[in-house]
Amino acid sequence: MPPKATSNTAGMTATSNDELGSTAQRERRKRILDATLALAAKGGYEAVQMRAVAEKADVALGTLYRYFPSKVHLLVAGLAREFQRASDKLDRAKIPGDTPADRLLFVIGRNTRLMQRDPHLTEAMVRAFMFADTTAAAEVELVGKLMESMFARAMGKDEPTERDSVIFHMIADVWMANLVAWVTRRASAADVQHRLELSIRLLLEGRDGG
Amino acid sequence: MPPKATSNTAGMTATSNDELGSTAQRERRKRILDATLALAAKGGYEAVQMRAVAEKADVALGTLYRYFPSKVHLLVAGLAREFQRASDKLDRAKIPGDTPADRLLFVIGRNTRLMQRDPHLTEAMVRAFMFADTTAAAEVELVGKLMESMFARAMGKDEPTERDSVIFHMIADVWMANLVAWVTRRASAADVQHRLELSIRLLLEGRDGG
DNA sequence: CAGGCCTGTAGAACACGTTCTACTCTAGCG
DNA sequence: CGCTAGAGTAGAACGTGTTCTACAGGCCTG
Repeated sequence: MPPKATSNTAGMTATSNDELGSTAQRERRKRILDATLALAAKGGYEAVQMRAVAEKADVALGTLYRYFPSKVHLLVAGLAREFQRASDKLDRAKIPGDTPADRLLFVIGRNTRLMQRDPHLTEAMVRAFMFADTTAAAEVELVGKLMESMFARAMGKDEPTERDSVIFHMIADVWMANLVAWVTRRASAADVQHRLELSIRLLLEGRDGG
Repeated sequence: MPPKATSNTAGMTATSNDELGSTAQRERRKRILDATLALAAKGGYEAVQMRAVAEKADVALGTLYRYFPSKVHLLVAGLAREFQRASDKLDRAKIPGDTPADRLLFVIGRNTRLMQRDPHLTEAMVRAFMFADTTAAAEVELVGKLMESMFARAMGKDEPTERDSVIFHMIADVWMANLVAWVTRRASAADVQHRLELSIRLLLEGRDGG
């Protein structure tokens, strides 16, 4: 029974995403995620070994499992944190582009390039995301929500319609699928870029970009 | 070093897809895949245990690994066989629908419903497909090719252009992503249906279906 | 026919995710 | 202050994917 994640409708203080538990607990959680991402960045999914994470985060294995009930939860939570950071950074920057589609393309392109700079980390997080089972559905859903709100902000739609949501969802699907293909070397960075551009233009503007 | 799979350029006899090895070997391979899918249908991804597959297929564990180097290879090969069958069946039926998009929607919708009738099997195959790493890239690619050719046939495009291919790829991505969401209960069957319809119309016709 | 190679078998062994056990520490409460 | 519940720790134990070892049968070739 995970703590239902965010309900950030009213603008509370919102120091960060999760303000549960004592200071020591928040720090432990942070150390765990830091250790996870560090290991992932170095060796990808298989290098994120629970014993190694526990040791690096300086917690016992049992504690690690108290915080994150599985390796997949751990990595998806890491992905969520990374998206949260990217999203926060986005709020402080102006997004270039003449049309909503251009701006969305800019945001997705930038994040894609960012992720491609850290192939192992991306591999670990994306594969965990796709492999997640029902027990991690809430965490996966959270990541989806983060993507959607990032897209909405990029396009200047403060409150997307139902239809907008569906389209955002599809764009997120295409994005993730392309990252998976890139991570498994079935698609080059150029392929990814090309497909993202085409699909965003078709989905948002109903016309071809080139 | 797997046997490089297909190179079906010239139209040889082509009894089936893989004509490698002796009769006994082909039968062993079939027994293994049958056992895999049977176990998957009963209990999903986690029920496909290598020892159980070996026992059910009446081969030694080492033999199982000689045929399929990992659980993921095994399940993705199973998915490929299922798609191959669906594709073959498609060849013998006439596809209803007035427009190419309608026909594609029909084909994808039918296959989706077929897969949804066997939730455990679908869960096992789809999760393996998404989790596959670089070592299984060839098998994943094969599944992609099968989907693409199924789409092309549905739309009556005997030789799709480069652009067609990219769009097919995107549709396949959206399809698979929706199956993943359905499998993890993040999306209902109706959600899946709705999203597939909308995305296909937007991608193929550049307009909204409703 | 003998030798060697390939495939298959049986089963031990190993690696890593996950769970369990026994203990310690600490915060809060009587 | 002493006690208890909960959180953390160390480490054993377990399950399953994967690998390894030792052996048997069959087939080709000399």
